[in-house]
Amino acid sequence: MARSKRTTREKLLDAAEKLFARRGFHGTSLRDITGEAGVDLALVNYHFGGKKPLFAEVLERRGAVLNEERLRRLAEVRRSAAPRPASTEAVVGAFFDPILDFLAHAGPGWHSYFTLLAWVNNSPEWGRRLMSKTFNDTVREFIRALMQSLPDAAPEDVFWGYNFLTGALTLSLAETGRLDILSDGLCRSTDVAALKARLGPFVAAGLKGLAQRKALRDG
Amino acid sequence: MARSKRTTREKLLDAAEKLFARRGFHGTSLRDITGEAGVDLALVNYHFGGKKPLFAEVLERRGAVLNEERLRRLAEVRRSAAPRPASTEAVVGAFFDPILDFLAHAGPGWHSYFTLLAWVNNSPEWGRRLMSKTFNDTVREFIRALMQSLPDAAPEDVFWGYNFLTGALTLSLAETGRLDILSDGLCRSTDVAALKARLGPFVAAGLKGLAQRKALRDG
DNA sequence: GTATTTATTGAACGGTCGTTGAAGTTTAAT
DNA sequence: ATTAAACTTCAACGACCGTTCAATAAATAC
Repeated sequence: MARSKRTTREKLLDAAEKLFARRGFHGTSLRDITGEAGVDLALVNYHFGGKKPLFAEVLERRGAVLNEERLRRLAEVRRSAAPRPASTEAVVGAFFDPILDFLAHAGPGWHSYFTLLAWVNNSPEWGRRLMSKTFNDTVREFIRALMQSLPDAAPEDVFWGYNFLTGALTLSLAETGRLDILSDGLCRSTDVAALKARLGPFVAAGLKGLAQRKALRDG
Repeated sequence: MARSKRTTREKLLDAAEKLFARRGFHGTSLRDITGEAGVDLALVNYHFGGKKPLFAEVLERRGAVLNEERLRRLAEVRRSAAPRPASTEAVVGAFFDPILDFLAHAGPGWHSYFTLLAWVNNSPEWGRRLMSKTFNDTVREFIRALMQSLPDAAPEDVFWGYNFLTGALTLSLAETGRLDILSDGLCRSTDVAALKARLGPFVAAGLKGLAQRKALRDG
């Protein structure tokens, strides 16, 4: 029964991922989800124990995969830079590229997942705690790498810089379509290649600017 | 009766602003709002015609004030730099500082409002259209000023840069508390002064980095 | 093949949702 | 003071919410 069990669970997770990303937690009903998944309403509570645990499972399912890939790339850029610390550009690349590559080459599930991540990250609700639980260990490792790449920066500047970095990332992942409107169609929110070409340079330059601000202040 | 009418309307707008910011549109009921405001449930439909129109009014009420202050400061920095274009730092300052100053010195209503703005900006829901309607004219003016301050930058780079800029801002306004956790208390999400000291330099450096990338590519 | 666990179904529960309309109250105009 | 308009109250509507449970079906173990 392991096969059919997995299938129903996955149907529910996929449908929930898609709809939660589109309309948020409170805006999506279990009937929406089970309808989209084509399974009975009661199966959500049977397999997950409720709406919130389902949401948590959606968030964590791909989180482990993303963390693994990020840490793999971080180790890679560290190895090729050794014995010097990896450059700021390389570290932010290791942070962004897994997401952007999944977006460009993996299935639509990843797309919904990142939209959902953007939603949860900027919402003041309980779901944020799940995000911290899933991602903080990996994020701390990246912040450490950023500090090593910016020896002149104050730790506070790197923490704040990470905050700006993830803000720029999550708004881009949300694909609000405002970019399209403001640029009269010149740029497209969904253009992953354009995003990939610019997000890294912007953030790396911003971090270095913060570090320089500190160095200037110290004289 | 104009007096008492205004009072009830404002009570409702203030309560809605606070609760929408905290729990989002779908997570807040009209009974929550009218309870917080201390008025009868039916008054929402009497004064605003429904839940969505109430939400729209909350979003637009302070939007006009913010736009006015932003354009005022933009004109100011342009005037003091004339006949040269205003610097990138000055333009992003004119964009950020009204928010940060309102946050630091105006009432708690503004605080809720910006949290709500952060929520709406990153959500894929219908509310985003209201944001575009309220802010796009002002934003276009700022993008124009950014382009003038960065004559070497491609327009696409400035549009994408604005996207990153507003992402960094909105995540900071959301005050998710993740900064506090990641930094073990060294930094605080609610520290407006620390944010103000860093957001401008980060973004200005990022924009210049994007422009430089373009210049380098052109040789 | 029988027993046992695992999975699915369908109906229903109490509760809350946004909205409405009729009745009542307060304020403004004449 | 009387009429008209604006505002408030109260009760209720139908719809939808997440969750539960006894039943049935399917898959596995013995």
